[in-house]
Amino acid sequence: MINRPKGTTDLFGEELKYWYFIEETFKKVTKLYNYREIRTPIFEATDLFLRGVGEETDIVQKQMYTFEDKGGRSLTLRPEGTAPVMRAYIENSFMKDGLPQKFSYIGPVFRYEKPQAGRMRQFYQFGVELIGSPYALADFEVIRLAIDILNTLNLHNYKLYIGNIGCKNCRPKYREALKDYYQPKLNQLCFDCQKRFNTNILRLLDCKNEKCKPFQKEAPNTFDYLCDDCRKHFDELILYLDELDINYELDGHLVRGLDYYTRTVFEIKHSSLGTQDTIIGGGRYDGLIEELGGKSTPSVGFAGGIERVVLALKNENVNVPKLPNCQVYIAVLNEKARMPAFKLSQNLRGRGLIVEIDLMKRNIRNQMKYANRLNTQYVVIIGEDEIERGVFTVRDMETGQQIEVDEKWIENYIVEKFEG
RNA sequence: GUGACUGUAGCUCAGCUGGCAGAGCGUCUGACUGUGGAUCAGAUGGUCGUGGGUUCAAAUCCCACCAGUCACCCCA
Repeated sequence: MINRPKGTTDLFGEELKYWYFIEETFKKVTKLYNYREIRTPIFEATDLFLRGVGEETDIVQKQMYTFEDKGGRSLTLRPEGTAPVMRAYIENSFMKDGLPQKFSYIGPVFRYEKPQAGRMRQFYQFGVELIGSPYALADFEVIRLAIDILNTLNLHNYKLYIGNIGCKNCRPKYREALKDYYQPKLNQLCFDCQKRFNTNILRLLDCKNEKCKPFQKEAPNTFDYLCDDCRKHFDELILYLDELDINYELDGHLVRGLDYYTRTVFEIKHSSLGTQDTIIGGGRYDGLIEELGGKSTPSVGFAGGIERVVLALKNENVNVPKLPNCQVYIAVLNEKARMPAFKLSQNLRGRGLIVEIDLMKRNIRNQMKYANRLNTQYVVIIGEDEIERGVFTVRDMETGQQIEVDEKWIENYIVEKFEG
C-alpha cells in the first residue's frame, strides 16, 4: 500500500466543516477591509526565498523543499506566503494603481520539519499584506483585521503579543546590548544557546531550557534600544491599540524566525494549543521589497495557520456550521419507476435541493436503511403501485409519517417542506 | 536533525510467562416477498508496520528500518 507522505493529511468528511468555516470567515472579513485576493504559484525560484526569508533562517537552512526542474532551474515549494506576494507586486507593477495595495491569500505552504501537534510538512496559511504605508496606521489595521477574524470565528482564548525589534539603525545596538548582557553568563547557558550566541543571539530570548529562562527576565528589552523614529512608530501603534480597545501584552523579547521583519512584530497565541501555540504571526517588513529588487516600499502583514485555528476551534468547542446532508432520497422499487425517478431528481435539484437516488438497485428495505444512514429528511418512494395510480409516496424520516402525493404536485410539495 | 512512546480486521482494542489470529463496533445479507432507526442470526473482513535474527515453533524475544503520536529545535 502507498501511504501519504509524512507530515501530510487527507482532509475529508466532518473535519472539513472547520476548514470551510475558517476559509469563509477569512474571505468575509478581508473583503470588509477591502483586501483583494492574490493567488501566486505554489513553487517559486529558490532565490526568492534565499533573499526574501534570509539565508541564515532555519526555513532556508533546512526546511525547504527544493528541486531542479527539467530545464535545470532551482525551484522551491513555497515555505511562506509573503515573499511570493511581494514578488508578484514587483513583477506586476501593482504600484501603478496607487498605494496602499492590500492583498489576501490562502493556500498550502511547505516546510520540511518533523511533524507534531499543530505542525505539518504541508500546511495551510491565510494571510494579508498591506503594501505602501510606513505609518503605524497600517500596523494597526492589520492587527485589527487579525483580531476581527478570530472574533468572527467565535474564538476567545487567545492573546495578542506586541513587540518591536527596531530597524537597521537601532537593531545592531540592541544586539550588542544583548551580547554584553549574555557574555559573562555564557557558560551557564544551555549548549544550544552557547551556539546561538554567535549565530542568532536574538533567539536566546525565547529558549525554553530551564537553565536559560532565569536570564531572560533581566535581559535587555528591545523597547529600550529603539531609535527615535522606531520609538515614535511604536508609541503611535500603542496609542491606537489602547484607544480602540484591543487587548495586548507588550513583549520586549518577542523575536520572529524570518529575517525580513522590522519594527512591529506580533503574535497571537491560543492557550489550548500546547507548544505550537501561535495561531497568527506577523509584523512589518520595510526592507523586503527593496531586497527583492523593487523600489523601497514599507509593508506590513500577517499569516495564520489553518490547522492550528482548527485545533483552537475544537478545543474551545466552537459551534461551526454543519455540513449539508442529503435532503431527499428517491427510492426506486422497480425498473418502470426508474425514469420518473430520474426526472423527479433532476427537477428537485433544479429547485436547489440535495437529492440522491438509488444507484445500487437495492431492495426497498436496504434503500431505506441507506437513506437512514444518509440522515436524509424525506424519502420519495416510487414503485409499481405509484406508477399505476399516478402518485408518489413521501416518507418523513423523522416522524415516520407517510403520505401519497399526486405526481403533478410532488415537486412543489417537497420544495415547500424545505421553505420556512 | 535529536529523544520518548506506539504500530494486530475499515474503527477501538485484547492476545505479549513463545504453541491454530480474537472481541466489540462497522459493513453486507437474512429473519421482515413494498418500508429506516431496535433486536436476533449468518457472512465479510488480517503481509499481526516492513525486513532480518533466535527457536522445533514468533503477533509475542532480539536487531534494523519504516510509519504514527508527543516533546526538543523551529514556527503558522
